[in-house]
Amino acid sequence: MKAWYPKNGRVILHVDMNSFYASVEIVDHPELKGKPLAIAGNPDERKGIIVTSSYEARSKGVKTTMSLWEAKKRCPDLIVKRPNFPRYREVSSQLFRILEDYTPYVEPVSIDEAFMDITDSYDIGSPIEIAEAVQQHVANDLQLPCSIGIAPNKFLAKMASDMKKPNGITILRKRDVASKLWPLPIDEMYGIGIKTAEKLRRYEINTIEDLVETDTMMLKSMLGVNGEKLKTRALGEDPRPVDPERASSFKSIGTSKTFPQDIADYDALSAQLHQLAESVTKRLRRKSALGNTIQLTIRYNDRKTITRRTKINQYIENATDIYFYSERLLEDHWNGTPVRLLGITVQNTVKKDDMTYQMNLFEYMKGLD
DNA sequence: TCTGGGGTCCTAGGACCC
DNA sequence: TCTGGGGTCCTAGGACCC
Repeated sequence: MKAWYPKNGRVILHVDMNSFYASVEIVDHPELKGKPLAIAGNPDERKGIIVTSSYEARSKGVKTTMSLWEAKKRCPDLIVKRPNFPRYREVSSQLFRILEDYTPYVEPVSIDEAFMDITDSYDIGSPIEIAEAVQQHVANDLQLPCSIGIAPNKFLAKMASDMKKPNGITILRKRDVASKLWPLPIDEMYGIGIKTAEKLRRYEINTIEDLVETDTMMLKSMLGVNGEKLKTRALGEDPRPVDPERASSFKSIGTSKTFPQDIADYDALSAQLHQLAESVTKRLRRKSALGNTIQLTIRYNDRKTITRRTKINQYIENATDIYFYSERLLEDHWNGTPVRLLGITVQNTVKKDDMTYQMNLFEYMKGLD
């Protein structure tokens, strides 16, 4: 055993691409380099929001989720591009293939980040050497920057990769948590969003250190079991394994659309539902999956959002069936006021290959009908 | 004339069964 | 006159993340 090898611990890397979509666009269009660039989801300036932006744009106050018109107000020379998801997915799979050169235990978390368990990769090098090699490899092959966190578990690795951007490598050992993690404001902790941060601040819990010092029972009464989990993580504990299978075992597939103008006419809504059903079917087919629960999402013009779902006694994938069940939900639950967004999600999905184990042939054929 | 789209996980209540 | 407790399934919605 080498000197650096932890006696009874794991070594986890979290690899996080820096402003991924914007970085890919700059590789594909080098003339954009050094310019304030933003990727915005919706071409409609009124409803579009910033998905990602280059560091030049960020320095002028452009932030993710900011509306497009506000971003342009802050940065008038902002260059805005629509996202090119097929291209990003392609680069993403190239990235994951690179990571698999270093360990088979690669768990993609999203299109641009992954965990790697390199506990058993010690023959390649020390953790820091592996992280440097990965970063170099990604830079050479893809011309893209990434930040990497090195830690004994997923939570600490994730927090670590956030500490130095772009192109950072950060080691976060358990013995470093008091000095490196605890001083951070509570809302920078992974797993704490706006709502939980607000709740905690009402009790004068403002930093991760404050969280650690709060009585566990008290946290449980405020946040339920999540309170205990957050405290455990803040103390530097997270037993979750790196699971390479996780990403491929999806549980739902959905599509939604925010309309340029709110729709208050039933037939127009129904027509939109047809399109959504077609689009969900396409995506189910691409993944050769079926599902037995249909969920309809309706967002009204005051942004109030309701979801209604129905479980059916067979697995379906085709647009006619999906439309049938979602239209019924619309008919039963739409309150008649203008609609801002409609969405259809197929849940409880299974792969077609797995289906044959779970159903007899008759049921299977019925499901494909 | 603010706030997209794609997901995951968790909770809570009611129905139902034993 | 009164009414336990555990377990599972289903639905709705909240919170969070990228």
